[in-house]
Amino acid sequence: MTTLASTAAVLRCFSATRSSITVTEAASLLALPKSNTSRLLRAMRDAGLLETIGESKRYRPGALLLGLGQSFRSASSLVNRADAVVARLVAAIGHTGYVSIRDGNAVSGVTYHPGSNALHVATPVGRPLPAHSCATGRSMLARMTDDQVRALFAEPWAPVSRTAPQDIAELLDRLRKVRAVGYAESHDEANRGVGAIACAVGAPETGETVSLCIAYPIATVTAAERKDIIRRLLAGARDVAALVGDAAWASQATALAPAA
Amino acid sequence: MTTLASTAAVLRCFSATRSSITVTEAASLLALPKSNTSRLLRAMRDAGLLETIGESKRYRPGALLLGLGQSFRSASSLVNRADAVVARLVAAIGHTGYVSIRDGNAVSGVTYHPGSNALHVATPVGRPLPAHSCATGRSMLARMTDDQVRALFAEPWAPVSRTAPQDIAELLDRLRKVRAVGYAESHDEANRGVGAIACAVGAPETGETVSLCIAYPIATVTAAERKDIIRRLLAGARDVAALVGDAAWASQATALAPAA
DNA sequence: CCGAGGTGTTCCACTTTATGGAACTTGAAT
DNA sequence: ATTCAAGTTCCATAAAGTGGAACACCTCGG
Repeated sequence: MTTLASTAAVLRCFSATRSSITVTEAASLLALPKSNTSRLLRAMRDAGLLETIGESKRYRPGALLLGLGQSFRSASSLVNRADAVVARLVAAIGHTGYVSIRDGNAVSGVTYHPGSNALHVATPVGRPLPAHSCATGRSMLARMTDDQVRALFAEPWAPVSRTAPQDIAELLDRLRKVRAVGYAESHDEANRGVGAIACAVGAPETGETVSLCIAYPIATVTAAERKDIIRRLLAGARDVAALVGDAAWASQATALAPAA
Repeated sequence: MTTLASTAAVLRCFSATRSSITVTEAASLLALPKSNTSRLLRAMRDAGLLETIGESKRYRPGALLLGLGQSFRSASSLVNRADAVVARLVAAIGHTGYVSIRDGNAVSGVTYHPGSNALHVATPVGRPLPAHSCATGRSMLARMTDDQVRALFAEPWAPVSRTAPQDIAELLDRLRKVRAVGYAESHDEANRGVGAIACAVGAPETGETVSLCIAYPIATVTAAERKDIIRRLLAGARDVAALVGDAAWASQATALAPAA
């Protein structure tokens, strides 16, 4: 285990449910001796990757890492524009929205806008979600070829719920539908009780792809409201696509325009 | 230079104006041989810290880091972050510091750090001051539009001192200067005999705005010391802004130094 | 007041990894 | 085809990281 691999492993320990970590916790999670873990965490803190909370005992991600996401956001016009659109949609709709990116077969959020409704999806995708079982993931997978998706999910997976894709065949089938309608939808899958609509947009110049997503509590959203979310999200995604020059949306612009 | 230090140094290369990096750029910025830099970036990519853009040439931060930044930005509040910075400044400078919030046309302190100098400002926390006649107030007012400020101060006020703004026109004029230099300053206004420097930072996601302030006895502070306070306060405000994603400060380069 | 059980740190011989100069490959422009 | 810069690989040397065990430091409860 190189220092770099251990460092990344430590960072992967953090999640929405674990915002700080101790030497013993990390040693247990990484299956490393306490001595190494102690030195590793201290070295990471000295390097600015982590910071200690009180005097010294618990570690959490440091300013360097927290600032990185922010500076990337303002440097990437795609994320920036997508975020602006999501912010506008959230203000209009009241449900939670976020912008996500894919890393291998997982997706994680990069910006987040809590909804204004009393009941809204609170915890964003702080922890990476499996790309096959969330709307954001499938919206981005739909931009790849079937062969690429097969390569990404060579191993079978345990279904996360009854409504989630059970195997690669069902996933590919659902991706075909995503390509046809322009958006991906999840219903009570990786996030239980949560429904989500997502559209993916790519910037040809930088090779980035992001997903714009609106997530809502299934119980409170009517069919009409769902249609409205889809309409607004498609329009927003088209706006972003036009700004960054995403050919996929330009060619489908008219076909995707819903009648109502 | 340990691997960890090099890793952190690479991450520090990324900023609002540099969202991706090449081997040669990194080698030049870090003053490392190309051979090491080549291996380092590749190792960081293999660990998931970076990702390559096309086939292989430019590197950018990976989803692991961007996701971490996002899910922890809101984990610690704006006030806590600002308070930590003020505490650090107070320890370094010796003068009193506090974090304030605005409520309508008044501001009040929410945290307070007494200076270590024998003669220091001891303003009670919680006592509201008129926003037009203190540095904290004007630093936050400067983030609003002139129309919003006019609406807030529709009624004329009795000047609190000869150096304080006498009317709305003078206030707006001084707010313009605050916007230009990035900090607000008061001199013998609502608090007699006291000078203060303040910077305001806002969290876009929650809409909060706070002001970081250093207050000192006018009689004991030299011009050089005042300049030093301004320099440190601006740097501290920039750090907080980078953490919470305040776009107003993003245009200026951020020095996220490791814990020294 | 003392000891048990937990966490975290330090020590040290040993092993793996990183280092950097030079040679080599690649790619694109001329 | 030639050139130049970017990027990678090679290899002996130097510098890290490694892990077991001993040690330090807590907090409880007897």
